[in-house]
Amino acid sequence: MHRSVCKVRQLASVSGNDHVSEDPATDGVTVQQRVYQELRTDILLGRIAPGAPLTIRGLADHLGVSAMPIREALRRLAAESAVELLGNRRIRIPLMSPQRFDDLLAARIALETEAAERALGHVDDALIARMEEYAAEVDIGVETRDYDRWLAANFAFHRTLYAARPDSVFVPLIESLWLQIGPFLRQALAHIGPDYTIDRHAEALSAIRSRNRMALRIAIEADLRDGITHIGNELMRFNAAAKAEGRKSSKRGGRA
Amino acid sequence: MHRSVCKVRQLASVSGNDHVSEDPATDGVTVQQRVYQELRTDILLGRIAPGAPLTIRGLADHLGVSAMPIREALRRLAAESAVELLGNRRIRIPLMSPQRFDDLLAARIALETEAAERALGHVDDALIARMEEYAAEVDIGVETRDYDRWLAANFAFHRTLYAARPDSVFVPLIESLWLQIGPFLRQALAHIGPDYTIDRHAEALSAIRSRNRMALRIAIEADLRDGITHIGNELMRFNAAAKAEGRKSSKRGGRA
DNA sequence: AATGCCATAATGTGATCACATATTTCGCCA
DNA sequence: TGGCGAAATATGTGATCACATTATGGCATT
Repeated sequence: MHRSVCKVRQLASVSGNDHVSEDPATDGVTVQQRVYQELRTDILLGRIAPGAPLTIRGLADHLGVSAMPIREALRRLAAESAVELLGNRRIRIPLMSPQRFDDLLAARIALETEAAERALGHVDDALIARMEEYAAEVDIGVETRDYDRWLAANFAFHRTLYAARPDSVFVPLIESLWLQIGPFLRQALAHIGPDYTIDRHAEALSAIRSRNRMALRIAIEADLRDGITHIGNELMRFNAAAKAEGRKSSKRGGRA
Repeated sequence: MHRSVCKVRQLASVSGNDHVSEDPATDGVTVQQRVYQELRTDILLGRIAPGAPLTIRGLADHLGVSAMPIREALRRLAAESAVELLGNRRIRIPLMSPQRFDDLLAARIALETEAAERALGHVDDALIARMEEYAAEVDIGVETRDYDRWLAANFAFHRTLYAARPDSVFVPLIESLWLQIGPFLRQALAHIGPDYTIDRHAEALSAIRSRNRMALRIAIEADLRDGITHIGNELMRFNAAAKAEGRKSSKRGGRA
C-alpha cells in the first residue's frame, strides 16, 4: 500500500493511479514537499490541537509514504517552531502559554508592520485586486462561521501583501509565527466566535491604494490586535485543558 | 573509516577513540545535533562564503558521518534560510543583494529591539556580569583583529540578553537572521576592518542597569546600524565577485 | 577553432533495515 | 487491591542501498 505511491514517482510514465488524491501533483515535486505542505496546512489552520503528539511511523502510515519524507518534513517544521522535539523521543505541537501568546503577537506586529511598509512600493493594481478577493473571502468565512475558510483567507490576505516584495526575508519569519499561533487560534475560535466586525482589511486596502505607509502600519497593527487580543485573553485558561487532552488520540499520528 | 563514528555511539561503552576530536561530546547528543551545530557555527561566523556550494556526500565524508545526519541538518538549516535548496539538486549558501541586506537589517532592528525590551524584566546581576564579559571579549576581538572572536562574542552578547526571557519566541527568529547575515558580514570584515569605536554595548549595559526600556531600544538599534550599515554599503559590490567565485572549490563539500 | 551532443559521473531523494532507548503494559507480590 | 518490576512494544536515529535526474567533460561535426 505504502509502496505504490513511491512507484508512481519512480515510474512516472506508468501513471499507475493510486488512492492518493493528488496523483497529478507528483510532477517533479518531491514527496517530502507534499508531506510538508500537508502537515503545514494542517498546523496553520489548527487542524491539529496544541499538545497533540506526532509520530513518524504514524504519519507515514497515514499519508501512505515511507518514514523518510516524514522525518525531513518534521525536521523542517521543528526548525520553524511549528512542532516541538521534546528530546525524550517525542514530537508534539507546542503548547501555548500567556507569555508565549503575548510574545507571538508582539513579534507579529513588529515584523508584519515592517514587512507591509516595505512591500508597499511593489504593489500594483493586480495585487490589490487579489487582496480584495481574499478580503471578501474573509468576510464570507466570518458570515458562514467557516473557520478553515476564515483563517486561510486571512493568512492569504497578509501573505499576498508581504510577498509583493520579491525575495522577502520577512515572509519565512512571519509564517513561522503563524504556524505557532495557528493551532491555538483555531481552538480559541471554536469556543468563542469571531464577534468583531470592524473591517481592518478595508482600512489596510485604503492605505495601500493611497500609498500611505504610516496608515498601513496602523491598520496592520490594529488588525492583528483586534483579531487576536481578546481571543487570547479570554481563552488562556484553555491551555490547561489542552494539556490534559494532549494524551488522547495517540494512535494514527495524532491527526484529526 | 566513516563507520567507526557510528560504532562509538552504538557501542557507547567501548569508547573506541576516533579521529573526530569531540569524542566525549557524544554523550546522548545525536550525531545530527553535532553536525548541525558545527555547520551552524561555520555559517554564523562566516567560515563559508556566500554562494559556496554544499553537498551531502562531501560533508558526510568531511565530518566522518553517514549522509543521514547531514540531510537532516541541512534541511533544518534550509528552514532557517541559512542554506538555500536550489531545486535543481544543488545546495549553497545564499547570495547577498543590496535589498536583502537592507531587509535583514530592518528585520534585525524590528525583532531585536522588541526582544531586548521584553527581556529587560528578566535580567539579574549575574546576567549583566556575563554580558560584561562578552562585551570585553568583543573589545579584545576588535583590538586583535580576530574576526571569529569578534563575531562570536558579539552574537553571544545579544543572545545572552534576549534569552533572559525564558521560552523566548524571538531567539530562533533572530538567530535565523544572524545566520543569513553571517557569511556576508565576515566577507565584508575581511576586506574593511571594523573601524568604528563607539561602544554601543556600554550604552546598552547602562540602559539595562537602569532598567530604561527606551534607552535600551535606542542603544540596540544604534549598535546594529553602526556595526553594519557602512560595512554593507561599501561592500555591496563584493556580491558580484562572490557570485563568480562560488563555482570554485566544489569538491570536499565546498568547505574551507 | 567553436559548438552541439552523448556518455559518464555526481547528487538529492526515497525505502528499508538495525539499534538503542523511552514508554507502556501486564503479571506478580505484598 | 494497590504498587512495583520486568517483559514487550513503540519510537527516533543512523546506515546503506537503489534510482531518477542533473551536471560535466570529452568527442565528433561543421
